[in-house]
Amino acid sequence: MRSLKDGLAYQARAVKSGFVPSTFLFNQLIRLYSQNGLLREAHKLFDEMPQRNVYSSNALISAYVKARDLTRARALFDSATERDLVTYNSMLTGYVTVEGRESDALEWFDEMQSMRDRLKFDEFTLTAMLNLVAKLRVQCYGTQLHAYMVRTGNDTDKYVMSSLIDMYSKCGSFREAYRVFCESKVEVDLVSKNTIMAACCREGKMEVALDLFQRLPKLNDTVSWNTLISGYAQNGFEEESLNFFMKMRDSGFGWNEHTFASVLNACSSMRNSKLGKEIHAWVLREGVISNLFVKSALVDVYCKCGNIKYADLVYATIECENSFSTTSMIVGHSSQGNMSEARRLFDSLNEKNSIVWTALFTGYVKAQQCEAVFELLNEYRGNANISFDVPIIICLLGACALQAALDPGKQIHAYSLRKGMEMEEKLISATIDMYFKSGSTEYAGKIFQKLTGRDLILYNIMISGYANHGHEDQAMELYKEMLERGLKPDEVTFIALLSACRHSGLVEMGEKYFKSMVEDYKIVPEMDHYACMIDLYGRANRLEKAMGLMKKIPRNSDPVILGAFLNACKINRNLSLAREAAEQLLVIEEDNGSRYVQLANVFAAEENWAEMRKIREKMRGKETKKLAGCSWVYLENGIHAFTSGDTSHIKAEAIYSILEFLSADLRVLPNSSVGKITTLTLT
DNA sequence: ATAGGGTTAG
Repeated sequence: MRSLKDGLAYQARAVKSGFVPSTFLFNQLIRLYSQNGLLREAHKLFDEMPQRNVYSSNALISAYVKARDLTRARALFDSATERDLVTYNSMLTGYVTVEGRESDALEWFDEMQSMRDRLKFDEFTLTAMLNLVAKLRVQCYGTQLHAYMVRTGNDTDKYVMSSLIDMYSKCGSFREAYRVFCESKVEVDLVSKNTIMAACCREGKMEVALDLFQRLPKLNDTVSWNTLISGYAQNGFEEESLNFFMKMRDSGFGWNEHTFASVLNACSSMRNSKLGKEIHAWVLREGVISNLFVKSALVDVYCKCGNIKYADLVYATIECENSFSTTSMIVGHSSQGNMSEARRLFDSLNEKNSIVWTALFTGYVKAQQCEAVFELLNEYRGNANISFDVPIIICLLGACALQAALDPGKQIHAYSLRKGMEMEEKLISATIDMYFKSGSTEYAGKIFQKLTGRDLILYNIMISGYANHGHEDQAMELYKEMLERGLKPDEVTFIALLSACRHSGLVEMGEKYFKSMVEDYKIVPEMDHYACMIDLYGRANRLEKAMGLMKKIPRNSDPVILGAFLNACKINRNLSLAREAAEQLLVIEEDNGSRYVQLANVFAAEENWAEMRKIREKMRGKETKKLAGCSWVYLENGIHAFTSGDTSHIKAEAIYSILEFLSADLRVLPNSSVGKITTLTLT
C-alpha cells in the first residue's frame, strides 16, 4: 500500500466486502491520506475506526502540524487517551515552525522538562529546539542545549548535528558553527555540508563555500547549487551568481523556486531589467510563478529597474498580504516619485519596518515635498518602538537643505551627535550640505576642517557650496587640494567649478576648467556643462563666445541649452537672436506653457505688442501651474515668505522701500560685494 | 519484525 491509489482501492474493497481493517491498516491509511493533503478524509477515518492507539492520533496530529493547523492538532492532543514522546515532539515542532508561536514553543518545552521523570528528550526534541533557537537568535539557549547534548551523548545524530551548525551560524557565531562541523563525530553528509556552506555565505566567506562545493562534488545536490548561487548574489558577486545559475543546468540540476528567487535578487542588485524579464520567462516555463518568494523577487527586480508597470502586474497576482513585496512596491513608487501610491501602500501595511519608513522619507525628499517629510516625522515620533536610524537622519537633513531650514537642521545634527551615530561619509556629506543650503558656510567649513578622510563627494559638496555662496576663491582652493590628495574630479566637480566661475564672471578660468575636464579627465560634457558655459558667456557679456559654443554642442536643440542661450541673448539685448531661440524652444516643447511666456517676454522687450498678444492667445489653456519662486527668512516670530510682486506681508511697504535702496546700491557696487549682503533688518 | 516526530537554499 504505497500510493494513494492503492489505499483508496484497498478501502473500497474493504467496504464492499464488509471486512474491517486492523488498527495497523487504518493507521497506514491515515498516513496515506494525510500525505496527499486529504486531511478531512484522514480525520473521518480516525473518527470511524473501531480501535485507536497512540500511532493513530500521532499520525493525525503530525498531519495537522504539517498543515500548520495548530488548533486542530492541539484539540487532538488534548483528547488523546494515550501520549508518548512522539506526541509531545510533534506539538513542539508545530509551535517551533508556525510563525508567531515561538513563545508557546518555549512554554511547551518547559512543560516537557517538568515531566522529566516520565519523558526523556531524544534527538527529535533537540532538533526542534535547536531550530527554535536559530529562529530566535538567542545563542545562550543554544549553548545550553549543546552542553546537554554532549553530556547525554546526544551528539551523534546527523539531523541534530546539522541543526546545531545551523543554530550557531544563525546566532551569528560562525566560528562555533565551523568548529562543530570540523569536530563532528558524524561523517560529513550532504545536509551538514550544505548547512556549513550556507553559514560561510552568511559570513561572506565565499572562497570557503566554493572550496567545500568543489572538494566534495559527490555531495552536491540542488540545495548546494542554490546555496552557492544565493551566497554570491547576497555578497555582491552578481556575475558569479549568474555563472553558477547557468552551470547548474549544464551539470544536470534542475532550477527550482529557490534558484529563481536568488538569481532574480542578483538582477535586482544589477538593475538589469532585460535579464530579469528573461528569467521571468523561465519562471513561467518552469511553472514556479505561484511561489511567493519568486513573485516578490520579480516585483523587486521591476521596481528597482523603475518598471512600475510590470512590477504592479506581478504584484496584483499576490493574493495574501505580503509585506516583502509591498515594501518593494513602496520603494519602487517612492523612487519614481509616485508618492500618493507609495503612501497608500504604506498605510495598507500592518507593521511598518524601518525600510518602508526610510523609503517614504526618501521619496518625499526626492519629490521635494518637504511639508510631507516633516508631517511624516511627527507620525514617526508617535511610533515608540522605532528609533531614528542613519538613512532617515540623512533624509531629514536633505529636507532641511531643501527648505534652507537652519534651526531644524541643527537640531537633527545635534541629535545624531547625541546618539553617538557613526559619522559615515553619507551622513557627514548630508550634514555639510544642509549647512551650506541653509546659508551657514561657517558651520559647513568647521565640520569639514575636522575631517581627515575627505572623499570626492565631500569635495564636490564643498566646492559647490562655496561657489553658491560667492566664495569662488575657496572653491578653487579646495579643488587644488583635492587634486593634491590624488582625487580624480568627476562631472559634478566641474559643474561646481563652472558655476563658481559663472557667478564671478571668470571667463578664462571657466574655459580652462572646461578644457581640462575634456582633455585631462576625458569627461564628455553633459548638457548641464554646456548650459553653464553659455550662461557664463552670457553674464560676462560675451555673446559671440556663447554663439561659437552653440555651434560646437552636439545636441544644441536641447531645451536646457536653448533656455540658457535665450537668457544670454536677453542679457546682451540681442532680441532677434533671443526670439529665434524662444521660437525654437516653443517648437520643441509646444506643450510647455512657460515656453510661451518666454517668447511673449521677448516680444514685450521688443515692444512688439501685436505679436505678444498673438502668443498669449495661443497659450490659452496651456498655462503651467508653475510655483512662483519663493524665499523666506526665519525671525523670532516665525517664517516670513516672499514671492515676486507679493504685497501681502504686513510690512510690505517698508520692505519694498528698503529693497529699492538696496537695488540702487547693487547697480553701482562691484560684483564681489553681492555675496556680503546676508541679512535684512526689519524694524 | 511493524506504524508516528527531525536537517540544508529564500
